[in-house]
Amino acid sequence: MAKVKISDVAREAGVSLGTVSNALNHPEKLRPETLKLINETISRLGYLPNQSARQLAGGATKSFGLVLPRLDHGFSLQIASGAHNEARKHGYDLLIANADNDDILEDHYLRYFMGTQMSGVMVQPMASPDWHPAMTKMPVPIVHLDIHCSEPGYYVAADNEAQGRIIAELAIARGAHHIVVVGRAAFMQLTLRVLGIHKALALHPDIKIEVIDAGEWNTAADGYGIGAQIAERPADERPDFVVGLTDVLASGVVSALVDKGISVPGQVRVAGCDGNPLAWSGSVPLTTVAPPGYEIGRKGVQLLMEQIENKAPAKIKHIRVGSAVRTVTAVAAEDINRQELVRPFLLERASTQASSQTDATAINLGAYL
Amino acid sequence: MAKVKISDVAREAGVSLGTVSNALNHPEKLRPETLKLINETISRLGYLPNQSARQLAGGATKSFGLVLPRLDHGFSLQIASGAHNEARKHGYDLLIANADNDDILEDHYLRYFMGTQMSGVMVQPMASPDWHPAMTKMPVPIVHLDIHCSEPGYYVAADNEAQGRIIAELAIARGAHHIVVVGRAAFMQLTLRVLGIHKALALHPDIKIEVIDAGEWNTAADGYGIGAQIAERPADERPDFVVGLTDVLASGVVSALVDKGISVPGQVRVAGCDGNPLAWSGSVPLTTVAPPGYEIGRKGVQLLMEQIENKAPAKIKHIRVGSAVRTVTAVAAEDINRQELVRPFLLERASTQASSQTDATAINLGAYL
DNA sequence: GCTTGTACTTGAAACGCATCAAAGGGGCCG
DNA sequence: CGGCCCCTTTGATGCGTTTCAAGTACAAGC
Repeated sequence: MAKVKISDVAREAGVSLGTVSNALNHPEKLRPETLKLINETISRLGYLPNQSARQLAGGATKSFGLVLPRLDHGFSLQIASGAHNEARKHGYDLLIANADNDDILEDHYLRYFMGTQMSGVMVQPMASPDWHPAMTKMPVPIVHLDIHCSEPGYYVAADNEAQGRIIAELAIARGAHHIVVVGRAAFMQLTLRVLGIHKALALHPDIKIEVIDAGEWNTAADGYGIGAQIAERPADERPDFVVGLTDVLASGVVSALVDKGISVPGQVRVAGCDGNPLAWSGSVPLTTVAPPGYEIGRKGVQLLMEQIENKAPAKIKHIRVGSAVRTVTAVAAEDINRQELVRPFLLERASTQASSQTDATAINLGAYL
Repeated sequence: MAKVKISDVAREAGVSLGTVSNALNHPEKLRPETLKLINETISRLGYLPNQSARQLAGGATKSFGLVLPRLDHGFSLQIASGAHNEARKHGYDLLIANADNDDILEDHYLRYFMGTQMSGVMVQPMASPDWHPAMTKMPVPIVHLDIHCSEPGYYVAADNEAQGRIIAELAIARGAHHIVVVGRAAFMQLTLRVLGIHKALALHPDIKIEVIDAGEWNTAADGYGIGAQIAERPADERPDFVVGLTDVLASGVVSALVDKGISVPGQVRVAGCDGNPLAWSGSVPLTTVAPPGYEIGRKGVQLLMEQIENKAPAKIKHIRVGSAVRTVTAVAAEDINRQELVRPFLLERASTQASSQTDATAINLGAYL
């Protein structure tokens, strides 16, 4: 099992070491018959180039690293899918690491990728990346996804404030008088959603708004608890519109309301954020504001490419992409899955319309349902 | 943006190059104050070890590569999840590459990982790995997942033949008289399922069996087409049990039957294979035979570890794990998702009972539903 | 004061490859 | 036949580490 190296191939083929190297990296420089001879020797000997050595000798390879917080979240997968396709389009490899919701691990993989002579690295960070000052003076281009970071950093993110605004406007359009926002704004993203809601409602002082903390983890159970509490209120104190800061929360709320005999959306409308089809387990159709993960992954790679090709800081350092309003049923959720995950280009086509370097817009994907 | 290297740290800290290296790799060899000094210098300078160089100089690093055909398939994610947890348990990193259903890309990433001085590589191959003879004499341990390969190779796979047997026995237990198997046996896995069905039914010559090809890609649409055809048959030529070789096919069949006014499971029972919750879009509860992806990923890493630690071919080279029979509804599918993907240890606990070095068993996860 | 031992530290060698200046070979022209 | 140029091949050099034999400093024991 002794590894065969380039010098073995050279000796065996009766050429020099540099020629074999050329056969691998600059085949056009070789005479066809030499190339053929070398290639045959390579496959006869089962030679595999040592990537570490070639990276060491030759500088960065054409590959990107992507650190995700989890793999089982549809949104992260959309990011991965978009990043993958865009990377391949430019001839780059994409390697993915699963940080498993663990700060330490996230940092670990990030450093790993940095040190592997990757051409660029992307993260969908769990916390704000500002905690680590070294991040900003990294030796390789790095782009943050789905999160806003301080000035020197690059990011591609959905405009969470706009999401809040969109959902508030939705509530207004549906004639809401009393809105309850459910969830703990544990992350920046959620805080911004709340902010967006407040800003949009500032113009409508007649609409009553309440924000209810849902417990540390924003679980479906937390949502259920609050839903139950809402259900038990006298009818005139009950909201007519509930916003879950995440779809998981919203789904909990819906379950509770339905269980307590309150009609959704008859008596109370419920909307969520995330566009997370897996959260919708009931048969009640629900509305969600969905950030375009595929597009975020794609733009992330584009940002990387720009830095690489121009050898200079890109002109555009921050990209905010719009979100889509969707009405989702349990059945339609499957369709979304197929369209976004199995055939992501469908989403791509739709959401590029909503992409913008400056601000977010809402588009309607209703045609898909 | 000039990268700071180990010699810079050494110079800056006033120690030698080897000492800095020791600080990184064998901290116990250093005097505490030296270690502290070096660590401070490292973070002051923002030094990041060059992974390529350390791999080159030091041999394999503690990391595994995993090549998956797609990321958006729940089963692959279960594999990734199981592999990740097991790898971390041993202190190894796991890097994932998405082959995007592309042979060439699969091969590409495989070679990439091989050449990166990974400690081991796993693949969930699209085709039988026998096509590439070089595979068998690879310089690093390699384990195939979810597929059987010829003698010299290592693999962990669900026993697909057993899956067929299980589903046939299910049909028998439900009193089936006429079974239709839907799908093109394009892959080894599917072929084995059909084989298992036939073997189980060999003991029941009174049961009529039909195998219907579903078109090249085994899509839901293919399933729908066949379902429609079945629906239009006169009642006495209609099967009372349909097996989809994949869940996607089965779901297509169900849609067609329901659309044509045939009751499922009243007039026709339908079962699938894969345990793929995303395929179940309807509200009709359906039965599927589910291979334990999480367990497969886990065992794959264990097989790798065994080869690494013993520095010799592992005693056990093939592991077949059992599958579970589940009854799935659209709502329950969500629960499965949560349990298997978000909290995979639940599945782990359940399926280890079914794991065996020798043959497959069926276990019932009904308690989860 | 000398020896022996212990606890750290040093720096040269090697890891496998890409690069590139230089050498080699062959054809063409004068 | 000599000179020139172009196409192809060569091999020494260095990439940033780890490793390890050799070195240093210091303490304890005699």
